[in-house]
Amino acid sequence: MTMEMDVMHSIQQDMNLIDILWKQDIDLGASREVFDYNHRQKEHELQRQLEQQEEKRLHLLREQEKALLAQLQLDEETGEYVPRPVALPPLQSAIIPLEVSQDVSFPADSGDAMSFDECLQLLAETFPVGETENSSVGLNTTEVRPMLSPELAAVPSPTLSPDPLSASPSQAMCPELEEAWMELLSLPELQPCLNIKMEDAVETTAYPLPPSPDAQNPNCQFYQTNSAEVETNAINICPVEFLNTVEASVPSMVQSDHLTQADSPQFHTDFAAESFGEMFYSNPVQKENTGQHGLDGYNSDAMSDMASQPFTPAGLYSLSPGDAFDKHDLMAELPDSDSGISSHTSPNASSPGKSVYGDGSFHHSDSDMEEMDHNPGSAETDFSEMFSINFEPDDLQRTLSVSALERSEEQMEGKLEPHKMDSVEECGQSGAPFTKDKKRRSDARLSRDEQRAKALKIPLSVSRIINLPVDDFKELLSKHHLNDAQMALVQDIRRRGKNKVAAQNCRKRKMENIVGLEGELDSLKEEKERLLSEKVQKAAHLKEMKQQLNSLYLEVFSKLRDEKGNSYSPSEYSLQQSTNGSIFLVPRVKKTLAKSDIRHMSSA
DNA sequence: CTCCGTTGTCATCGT
DNA sequence: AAACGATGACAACGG
Repeated sequence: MTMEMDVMHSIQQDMNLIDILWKQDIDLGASREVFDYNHRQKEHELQRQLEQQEEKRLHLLREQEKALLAQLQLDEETGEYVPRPVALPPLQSAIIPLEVSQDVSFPADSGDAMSFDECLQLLAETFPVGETENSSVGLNTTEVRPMLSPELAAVPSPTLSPDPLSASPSQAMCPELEEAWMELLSLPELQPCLNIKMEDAVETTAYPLPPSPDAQNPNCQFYQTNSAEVETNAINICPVEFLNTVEASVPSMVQSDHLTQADSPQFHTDFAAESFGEMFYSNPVQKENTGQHGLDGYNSDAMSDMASQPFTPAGLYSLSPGDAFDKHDLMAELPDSDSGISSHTSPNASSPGKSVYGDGSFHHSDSDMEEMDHNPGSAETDFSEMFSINFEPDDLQRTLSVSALERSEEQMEGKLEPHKMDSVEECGQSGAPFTKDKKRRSDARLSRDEQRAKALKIPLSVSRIINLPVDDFKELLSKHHLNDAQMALVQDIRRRGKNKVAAQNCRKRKMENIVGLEGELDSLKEEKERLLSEKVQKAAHLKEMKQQLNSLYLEVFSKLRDEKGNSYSPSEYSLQQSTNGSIFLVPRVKKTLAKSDIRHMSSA
């Protein structure tokens, strides 16, 4: 028990680290310049909208979680949250149904955990078979999950109903919830919350619930991510009321944002079976029991690292023990695509990265993929280089740091590349011609650098050469003993890559300045027009005033009389006003002499 | 063919 | 001094 608590504490620490690294990735990704300014702005707005939606969903999730916890009680013996007895008189009717769609035999050598037969036995004792089929018998698949062997987990699962909504309610529940959870779990903002939940779950579910027939089903959609496991720990045993709320809230979410993944259950299941099935063996509880993978030396950190990594073939096979998989063959099977994301997209999954991590941000860069495409023979070395750092157990902190850098690098590229790819796809329809061009030339440039690097047998990926911080870059160089030519080329590649970004930023700023100056010019023109019209108006007004003054002046003159009663001529005299307000009649011709002739006039 | 926009690259300067 | 970013200038490329 103490051991388990220690192990769980390490899991907690790993999850905290993952959380921190996630945030770092997000920060780095957010600061990453996206080169197409206009598109970046649009994407930014879209992202803002998505974030708002996701915040709402997060809020909803928390409310539902509260509702769930309110209906659960802590089992003091097992540390599990279990449904309150009052809430579910018949247990069978209160637990979520998870249909078994495939029977899979379990290997007997699954470690010290309960064997599958034992699980079945216990299940049969707990739940009569007849009631477990179509009634809503709860199945905590996650508890059985660790007992699945990786071989079993790697078995491709049969295709589920492509349209969950058309299936029976009990069948539809699982894919819907699964998709909803995957969508929710894909939100980086949710990671802290989920990590917290994971900690709670780890702390409170030290002992698994009795296994169920659904344990036979490795396809269960809850069988996917750590976070999903956490959720299932809560959900699979939650009362119907809560499930109904979840179910009611799910379709809208699914339909709103997951239309493109309507046919993705296959991916999820495959993904679950192939990647996380193994990943769950890194669960230290199970690890101490099984220890059959040869991963024990590093999987606690590497796995937790990989847990936040994308599901990529590379990531998966980098975990495969003892080169059980031929990476080369595998890479050769990757579709030759000029977009990073589709290179690891299963045929049935439109966007696995998005479905799992929200934005499809995890994948290899163009350069990486191109590297593989162009030099399939070197893919293994590339991957060994790319992931070797993850598996150096001697320096966990550094490993995590560099792994984070790699991830952030990949994520930065991920934020960029899908954007590019989307641009290509959108522009193919909406007709912005330059993006394809840009993409192609970007590939060409990267290819040149890749080829140069290959020519000198530089064991580093161009993206890492360019994007790593200087300290990590130097450390990386120190790990690989490069000759002068290689070092010079690496420096050139780094300089070019950084300068390329700088040039793009510079041009972007220049365009922004131009746009700003154009706006300023427009406003100045408007101001000029306004002032001109105001000037005209004032001039007209002034003219009118002058006319009025002139007429008034003449009127005054016409009323002035001298001693003889004669009127003064305006051409010979003018009226002037002194500082004290007195008005004088001044002769126009002889002003110097006029002072003597000044005739005092009464003030007006 | 030229023209023009985009992009990568180099040289240089300032921080 | 080294690293880096900013920017002008140039060339290549493609529409």
